[in-house]
Amino acid sequence: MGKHAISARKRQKIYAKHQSLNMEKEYRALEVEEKWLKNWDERMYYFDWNSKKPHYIIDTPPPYPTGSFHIGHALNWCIIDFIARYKRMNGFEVMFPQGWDCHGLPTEVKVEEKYGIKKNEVEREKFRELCIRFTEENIEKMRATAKRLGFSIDWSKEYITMYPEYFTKTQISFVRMFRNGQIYRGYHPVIICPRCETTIALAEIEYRKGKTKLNYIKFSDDVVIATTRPELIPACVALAVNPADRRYQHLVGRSVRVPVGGHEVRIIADEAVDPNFGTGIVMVCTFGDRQDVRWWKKHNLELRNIINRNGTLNELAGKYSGLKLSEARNRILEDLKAEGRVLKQEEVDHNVGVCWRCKTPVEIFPAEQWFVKVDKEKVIEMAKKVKWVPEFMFDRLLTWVESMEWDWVISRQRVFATPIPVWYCKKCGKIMVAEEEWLPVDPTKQKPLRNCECGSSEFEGEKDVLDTWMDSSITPLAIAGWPETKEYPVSLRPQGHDIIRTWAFYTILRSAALMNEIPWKEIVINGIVFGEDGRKMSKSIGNVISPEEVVEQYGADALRQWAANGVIGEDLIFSWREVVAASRFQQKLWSVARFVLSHISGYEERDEDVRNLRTADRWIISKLNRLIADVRENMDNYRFDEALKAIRGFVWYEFADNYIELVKGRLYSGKESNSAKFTLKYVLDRVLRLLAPITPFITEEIWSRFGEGSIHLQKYPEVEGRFIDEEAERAGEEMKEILSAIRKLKHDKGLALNAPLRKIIVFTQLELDTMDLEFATNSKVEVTKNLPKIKEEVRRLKPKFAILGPLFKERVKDLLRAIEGLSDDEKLKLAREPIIISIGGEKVELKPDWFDLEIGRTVEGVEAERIETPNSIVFVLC
RNA sequence: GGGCUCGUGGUCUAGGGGUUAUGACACCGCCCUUACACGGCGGAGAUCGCCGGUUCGAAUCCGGCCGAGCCCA
Repeated sequence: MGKHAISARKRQKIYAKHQSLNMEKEYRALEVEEKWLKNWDERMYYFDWNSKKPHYIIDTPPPYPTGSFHIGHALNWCIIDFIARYKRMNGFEVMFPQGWDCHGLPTEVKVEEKYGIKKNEVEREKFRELCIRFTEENIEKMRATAKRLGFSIDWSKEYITMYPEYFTKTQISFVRMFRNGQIYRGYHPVIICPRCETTIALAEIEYRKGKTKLNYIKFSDDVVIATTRPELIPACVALAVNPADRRYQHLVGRSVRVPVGGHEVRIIADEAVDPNFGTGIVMVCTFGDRQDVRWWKKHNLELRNIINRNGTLNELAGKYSGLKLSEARNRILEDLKAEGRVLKQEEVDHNVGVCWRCKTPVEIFPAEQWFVKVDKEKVIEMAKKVKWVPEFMFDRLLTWVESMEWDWVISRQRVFATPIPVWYCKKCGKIMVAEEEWLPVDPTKQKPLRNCECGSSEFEGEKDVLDTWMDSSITPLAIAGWPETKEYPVSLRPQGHDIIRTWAFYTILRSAALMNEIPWKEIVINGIVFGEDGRKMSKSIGNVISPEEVVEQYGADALRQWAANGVIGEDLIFSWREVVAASRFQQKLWSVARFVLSHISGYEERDEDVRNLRTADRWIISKLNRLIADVRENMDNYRFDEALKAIRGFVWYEFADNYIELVKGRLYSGKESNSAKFTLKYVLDRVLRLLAPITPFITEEIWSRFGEGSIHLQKYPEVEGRFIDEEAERAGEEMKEILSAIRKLKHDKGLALNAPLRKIIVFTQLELDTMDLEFATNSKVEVTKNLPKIKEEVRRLKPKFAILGPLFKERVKDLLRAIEGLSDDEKLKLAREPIIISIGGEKVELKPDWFDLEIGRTVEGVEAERIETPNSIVFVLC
């Protein structure tokens, strides 16, 4: 190192000083944000189990790693980050983990596309590896976006569900729930997607509106049914009519031959049959829809399953065996037509359930599956103990749980998922569930560590895997360290309302089953984000906005302010103009800081400054303390919109527009300037800390120029009661009103705002600060508790002939003469109230609004304007 | 068809028994006044979806209707 070189530290110091003295005029959000992203030590957000501070643990949603962290995520994470930062500044040890919910069909499909393979064409292990690699790349991309947005995530607590550390927990949860009898294997109709060839849960079905043909089919001369699914006639196990339907009462109990199947079925009565649909006779088959399943159970009907998992028909369908459902539909209709059994076909609207992933219509298929028992009462009881924000979101869960008919199917015929830790004995067929110590395990690759009770060591490993929700429904447990739980329930679950019936529901269910406890004390639900056109964002509509494109133009703080703008629980429309307004506020804040810092450089706080505070100082500090109370209340209630609005309003319209204008005189002149400097510093300090959770970058940047350490390690401002001063508030408010009235007057008179006026006399009982008012108005100001002597005269009294004419007709001339003869005092009286005069001996009442009146005032012998403000009368001598 | 939510200036939005009904953007004047023209000052703009009811008083509560959205069948 040469002798002219200076140390990096010293250079930084010089640079820092230079910066604080020379803040650029324009706030460059992008540069500042990039800088802090580089300089921040993310360890300041690490959660420490051993910390003595009260813990605040957030069960954050693990996104599905699609590769893009979209704007909906951004909204959700902004809200989480506001809460996390706010809690941290309030003395909590906050855990803000980041998880990734990796398993599932979408990735399998993507990987198949990417490599041009089918999952069954390669070894399971190989395919799984491709999925893992693909997922890791996607996670990396999403992490980058999350970091860019400035979230205070504790990356040391990241969890990835596809890794053994996590899915071991999923498997343990399976084993425990099995041992408790909360998981069972059973033969039951489940929903399958014939294309994906897997079971899917009710929550994975989407509904599509469409048209289909309702076919009237004659079973016998007096029995005609109507069905939209003629291909399922071979699966018919009964016919049903409504018991109240007079037309068919005689049929109940009879049997009838099914046309294409040839078998006989009974005719039953059930209230659920709609007599007005079709013929009023409905075919019950196993299974066309969920109503069929209900009837099948209720009436104990036979099972005739005619389809295979891949959507083709089996031997039970006789000559239609091997055909796809759609082919079978045509063939069966042809055959029925040939027999003259199709009496009528009409077009009807219907909703068809489709696979949420590939949009193939789903089918119902009875099979051996794994189920989680749904204890509805227990879930509801637990959910009631959780605090829901907003409250009405609880109703959504309640109605969903109450309407549930089936247990939760958790087995999936897929590859990329947590293996079900189970084997079947090849000899006796008994189920062998893994011991906890054996986990993690993949039963397709490993054998159980002991023999079957029957002595056999030959096993068939379970090929089915677990529903992804089995992974993600234990996130609060996983972050709490389960099975060695450190603390439970956790503090908060923040999530969107679109997944109340899935993620929230499953989590409560599993927490009840595994811990007999609620998962979190509180759940905060955010809305979903719509495009600028008010419609859901979708690639096909083309209204998608990515967080990246917003950040590239306006920075993360601006996007975060947009997110803060939403009311919690309500859907939010993305809006560029909100983002622009947010970035303007940042510029304003920057300018304010620039002003404040330039005036307080070198200023050292002293006790006497507080004692010497003047009216305007005490006013703004009192208002600020009220703001702090208000913001705290809103932050506590997750009303970030109200909090931010209040801060912005204060900074812009109270502090900048009025307070700063009022004290410029003191600052420029140096007279009484320390009280103003104390106040500027006090206010800026509090404002920055109030804003820090919402806009972490700009607040850190300004803080770094006058505070110690990171702003994110500071305390959230607290109300200082000693500074709440109603008297000063009234007086300060009045000064603001007077200032504003003077501005308006100058504006109306076409004067420049800094034009001097001869004198301003303020008649008020309040203690106003003449010094500040004089500078701000650039005029001599006198404040008096006694009404000044005013001379008033009516300068103009112009009759409105449009009114007087019709009233007085030919006597108008006499009237005018009488008016001219009025004394000055009489004219003044007329300006305020009706007066009575006499015209030709007749008494006439004159009303003020019959005239255009102009009153001139002179105070101290000079022309004066009179302005009323809320608590004063202001006379302006021009 | 069911549950929930929403309908407030041109646009978006806060409020949820008594307010001159909030704010933002857009708009119209005037102003480059030494923090800020991404600014300042001033202005115009809303019978709070429609119809009933409760009340001294309703944008706010209740009922009905119309419209929109989300979730579900």
